[in-house]
Amino acid sequence: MNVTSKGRYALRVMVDLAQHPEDGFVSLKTVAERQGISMKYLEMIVGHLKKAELVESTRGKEGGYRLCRDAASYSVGEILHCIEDNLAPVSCIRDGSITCDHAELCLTIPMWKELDEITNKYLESITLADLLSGDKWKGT
Amino acid sequence: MNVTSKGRYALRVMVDLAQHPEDGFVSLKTVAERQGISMKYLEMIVGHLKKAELVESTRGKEGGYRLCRDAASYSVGEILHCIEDNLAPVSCIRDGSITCDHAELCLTIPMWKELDEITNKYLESITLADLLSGDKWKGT
DNA sequence: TAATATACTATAGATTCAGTAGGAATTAAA
DNA sequence: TTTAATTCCTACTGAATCTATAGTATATTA
Repeated sequence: MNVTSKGRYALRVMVDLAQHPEDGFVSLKTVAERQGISMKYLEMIVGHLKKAELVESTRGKEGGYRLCRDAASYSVGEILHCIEDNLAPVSCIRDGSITCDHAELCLTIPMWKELDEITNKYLESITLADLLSGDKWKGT
Repeated sequence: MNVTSKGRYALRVMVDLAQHPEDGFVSLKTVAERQGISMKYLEMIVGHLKKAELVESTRGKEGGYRLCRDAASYSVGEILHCIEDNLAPVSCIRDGSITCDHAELCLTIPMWKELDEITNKYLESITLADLLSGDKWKGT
């Protein structure tokens, strides 16, 4: 897996929105300033989050974005999956399936597959609410 | 972590050498043909393995490469680390250290750090001998 | 109607990836 | 001693991906 800036920013946008649940629709300009990220770049990223129905939006003045659900209901994996092309550790695997021709002969594939499963399991186990509280990593 | 073709090929070379322990020094030409990988590309990869003292070589006719140690003593992590620039899931982390400016403020860093530790632990736990036998993944 | 947003498409520079090219140095066998 | 086979070393290159930026159209509210 290689999580690019798109994925990292997507996560930070979601965290930012989760941190301000009382503000209703929050404009990208606000998020971009708070997070120190280019607003134009965020537009593209949030477009994917919207398409996957992780956020909802209104246009025009006083418009912006907000979460659709409770923070605890979003997993990190869910967020990353809608913005990253491939989360597997190697290009031989995509969305849990093996995309390699000589996979039967390759002695390394089962190891990559298990690694992919371990990382996905971890990312599914962490929620947006976990990131907000930080409790899982207290004292580390 | 993004394991590139360099890392995947390095692993396959090591597996190939481990599969032919009785052949003494094996030429890259032989490995390249067996594995279906460009020999010129392998030269560069094996250069790193040699520098890290994972393999030893002799030059000239009848020359080639062979493992320095028993297959069970090499971890997958060890092999990948000497060929891949960064094995962390995000560029904010490198070799277990955080390289990001606003890490104290960033709510996602502890999660990335833990993910990095989980994947490294897994890769350290798998040996070349495990890949050869395939026993760890029997019946999956 | 003016101001403020989102929504959409195209483009571009920088970096990394994946591999190639060419030749120098070394060694064993003929 | 010559020849063939091999490692070793450096430089280069085309393609892909990453990381945005630019410009414009559309929608909404005050």
